Amino acid sequence: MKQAGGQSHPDTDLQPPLVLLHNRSMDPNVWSEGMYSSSNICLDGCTVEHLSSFQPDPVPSSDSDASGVSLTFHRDSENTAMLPESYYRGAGASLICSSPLELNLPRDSSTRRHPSPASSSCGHNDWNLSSGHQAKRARVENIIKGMTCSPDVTTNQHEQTDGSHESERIRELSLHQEHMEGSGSGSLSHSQTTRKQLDSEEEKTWSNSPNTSPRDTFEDSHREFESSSGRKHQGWKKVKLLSYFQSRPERIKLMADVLKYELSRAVSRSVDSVFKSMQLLQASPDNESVETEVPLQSSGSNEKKIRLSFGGNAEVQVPDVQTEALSLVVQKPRLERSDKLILQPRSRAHHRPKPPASFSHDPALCNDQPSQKTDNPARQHALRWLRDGGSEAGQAKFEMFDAHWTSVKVRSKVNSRSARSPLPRSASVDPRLVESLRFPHVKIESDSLVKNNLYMLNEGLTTNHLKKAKLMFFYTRYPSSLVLKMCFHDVQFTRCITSQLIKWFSNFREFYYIQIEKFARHALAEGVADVRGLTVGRESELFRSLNMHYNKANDFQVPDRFLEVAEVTQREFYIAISMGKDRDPSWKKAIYKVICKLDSDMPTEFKSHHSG
DNA sequence: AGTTGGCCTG
DNA sequence: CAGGCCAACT
Repeated sequence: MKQAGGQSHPDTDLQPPLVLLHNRSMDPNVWSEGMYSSSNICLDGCTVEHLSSFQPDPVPSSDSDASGVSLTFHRDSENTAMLPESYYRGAGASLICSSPLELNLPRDSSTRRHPSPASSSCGHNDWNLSSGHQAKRARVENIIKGMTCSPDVTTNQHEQTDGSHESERIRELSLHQEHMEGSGSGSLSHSQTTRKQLDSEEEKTWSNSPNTSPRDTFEDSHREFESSSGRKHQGWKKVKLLSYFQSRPERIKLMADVLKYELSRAVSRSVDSVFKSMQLLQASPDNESVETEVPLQSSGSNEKKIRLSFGGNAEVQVPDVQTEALSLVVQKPRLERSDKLILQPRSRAHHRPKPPASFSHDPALCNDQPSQKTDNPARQHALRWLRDGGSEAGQAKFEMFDAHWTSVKVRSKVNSRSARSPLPRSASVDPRLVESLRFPHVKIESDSLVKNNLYMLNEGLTTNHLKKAKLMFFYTRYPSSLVLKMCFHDVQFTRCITSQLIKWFSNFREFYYIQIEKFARHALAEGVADVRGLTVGRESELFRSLNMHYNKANDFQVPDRFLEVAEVTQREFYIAISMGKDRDPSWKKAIYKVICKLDSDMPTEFKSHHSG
């Protein structure tokens, strides 16, 4: 028997939450469903026999004397048992109940409680860190910001509300947390410097004759490769390589096929992008042919442009995109140079016409990864070959490949790519391909090899995405798909990616609940008789355990709100276990219903699009 | 049929 | 953390 199942949010089958709040300064006969900005909240007139928990929420100090606490009660017929007063008191709300019998609380003044500092310090205070935390905060922000690559996408933090879940509705009722001060503008000095370097390199490398034959340019490429990278990789001797290719034409063909395909795909993407730009620009509908310069990222800091002719006279500059795919063929292990260039594509965005939004949503059009910036003779050859017209037959052939490519189910696994280049871009080269090039005696079927390479396309989430997801867990245990898409805007969302992110949070929850259940049982075993003894502070063992899992580097200031949620969770488990509810196979479901309501809004830092 | 949450397992 | 499986839901 399962604990719980179903697609719905854990609270979807819950009755509408009962939110009855009263501001004592107001007419006691006036009740409202919603929030009041009062630090003294009376609970009166509500049928508390259905109450199982409450949610104290801080109220942003939009006005100076608003220091209220909101209470969210929900009905839960399974939890009609009397809960200890301390359970409610412990979370720090001011609570006066006029139904002492139902709530099992005395009605005298002793039941009046005042908000605890902890409960009123969550949310908007989370980011107001002391100066001692600024360094940590900066590092965490770097983690978050470093994963963004779409500077032109604007995000409204309120877009996340889908209204489909009750918890969402409750969050809407809650006053918005005051978020961190406006995001700082990133420094452009690095990007400017990088741009200068690139511009100079660009001039240098774009000087090859356009009339060179593919074969010649291919060998030229090898010479360039040798001159640029051979310093550290003498093992790949040019003579040996060339003689190898000359002796094994079928391998040349194989390599050429790979190159052609990748080029076809890359150019196809560029063309699509340009056409999208043209559609947006619509500057002049005449049919004059224009040349569009498509800068191609290649050869380390080098950059080249492909001139494409289109109808119309708009000139569109397309962000660096395509040629990284060529690095599939020969990946140079020398990566240190590229480290300086990791931020380059995004940096250059500051100096270029802003691409259409469609660009920025395409992960393939975002920043490069180091290995894709290496000097690659095959790539350079291919670029020249393509620039010079290429092979139409090959184009047709690889259009076929492209069709196949798009049908390939993209595997999405956590990729350990650079933190600053989180975007999945291209397949990794099949080691067998490299080996086949280096050791020609190894026979490999070219078709299967190429096909296999297609399947190795590894568009997915990076370890930094995982880190970010874990930090997000401090705010929301049950993120909606919309929130995920907003917070991982640099990821091209597919069903697979979405499922993976959902799976991550499922795993996070699993660990979370297991840990808390363990500590709750431990407290029971140790004879803790009162839930008041179950607090979760930053020094508590439970928090250390959770923090170690979600914030291993301990460089993120965990919001107080998370501690409160953990405390509530632990008390829910404690109470449920102490009441023997764990005999019911689905006893945790009721707890999940409670906890899913305690999600907070995601800070804007997790959703913002930083380009610095 | 597709999606999602939870449980179990490796 | 991911895969498999199942249940619950649309």
